[in-house]
Amino acid sequence: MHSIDAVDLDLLRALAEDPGATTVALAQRLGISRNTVAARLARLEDAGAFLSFDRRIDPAVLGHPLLAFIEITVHQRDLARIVEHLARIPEVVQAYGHSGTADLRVHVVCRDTDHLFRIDAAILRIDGVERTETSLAMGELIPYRVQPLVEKLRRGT
Amino acid sequence: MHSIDAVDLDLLRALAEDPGATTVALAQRLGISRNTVAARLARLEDAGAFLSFDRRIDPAVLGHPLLAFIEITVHQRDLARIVEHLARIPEVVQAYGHSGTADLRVHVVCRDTDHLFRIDAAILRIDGVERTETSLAMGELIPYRVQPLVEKLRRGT
DNA sequence: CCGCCCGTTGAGCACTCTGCGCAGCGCGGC
DNA sequence: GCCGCGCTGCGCAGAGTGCTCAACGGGCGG
Repeated sequence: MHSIDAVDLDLLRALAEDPGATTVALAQRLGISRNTVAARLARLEDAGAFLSFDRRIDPAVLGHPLLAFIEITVHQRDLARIVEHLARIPEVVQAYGHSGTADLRVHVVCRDTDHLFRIDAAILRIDGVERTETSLAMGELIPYRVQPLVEKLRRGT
Repeated sequence: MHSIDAVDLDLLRALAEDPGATTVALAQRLGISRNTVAARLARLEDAGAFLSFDRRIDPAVLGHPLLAFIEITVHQRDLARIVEHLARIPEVVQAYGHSGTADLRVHVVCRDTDHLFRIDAAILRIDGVERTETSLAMGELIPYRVQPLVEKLRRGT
């Protein structure tokens, strides 16, 4: 098992700055050979370091600018079936199992509050769902980022 | 202002299937000219359709497999300063303003529960933070996805 | 201490892809 | 009917890719 080293971290950092960068560009930026860059990239790739491209697609551009978090309380034993039903709702972009009072936390994107209301209703219609608690995200105060973490690891390595 | 059309949606779909695909590959897959692909891609790009590359980096590979949601209640007027402080914690990967009882929802990645505990403590130390409520994500039941939404729009267009 | 293994390196090769400009064409708006 | 725009195919020079190769160096076990 190979673990992430300083070179990998530098690579991730460079990639974050310019996701479209070519192998050669990355190589000369980091001062290493392009063969090495390709090798590292491949290694990261099949270590599963890169998540789906979907994560980079902005739902706002798709006409769904609103994000809501819905906590769902369910009959525990029906969990699998319920998740299956949730997966059929296109506006459900993500779902987590959840410690605490609720059992499920669902991330939902929508056109407007009315749309959200209808999605919530759809979720409530799923058999086994007991109650939902919706909260609206009012602006992404810190946009998703991993770089500070990368920097920290980089310094620590 | 151009809005997203069927070609763009197909492009996003193809891209999701193979994020590394070349312009030519995408072109022949969609049966359009490579010039068009390049043009569309550029247009999507500066329409802001693509979010930061960070979103594709798996924190788990960075040694932070745990994800937690922390709801924070704050003195409203101190919000900006508090967010600034939160931004200095590398493990804070994202933060939303929040409707409902809490004012802030923070997404945090960590090595283990002990690590989480220390991060929570750090947040509580920030001046103006009144209380926090942490819940742990127990598995990503539906991994982040936009494709179903893309498909839906595609059919509707 | 020696030899082996592994990752890195630079070089070289054929091939593909890119970025660009260009002219033609179909379609909707005026 | 005319204009403008976006799509298209073409072609070019230049850059990048995937691959292989031999050489080098550090780390490790024998």
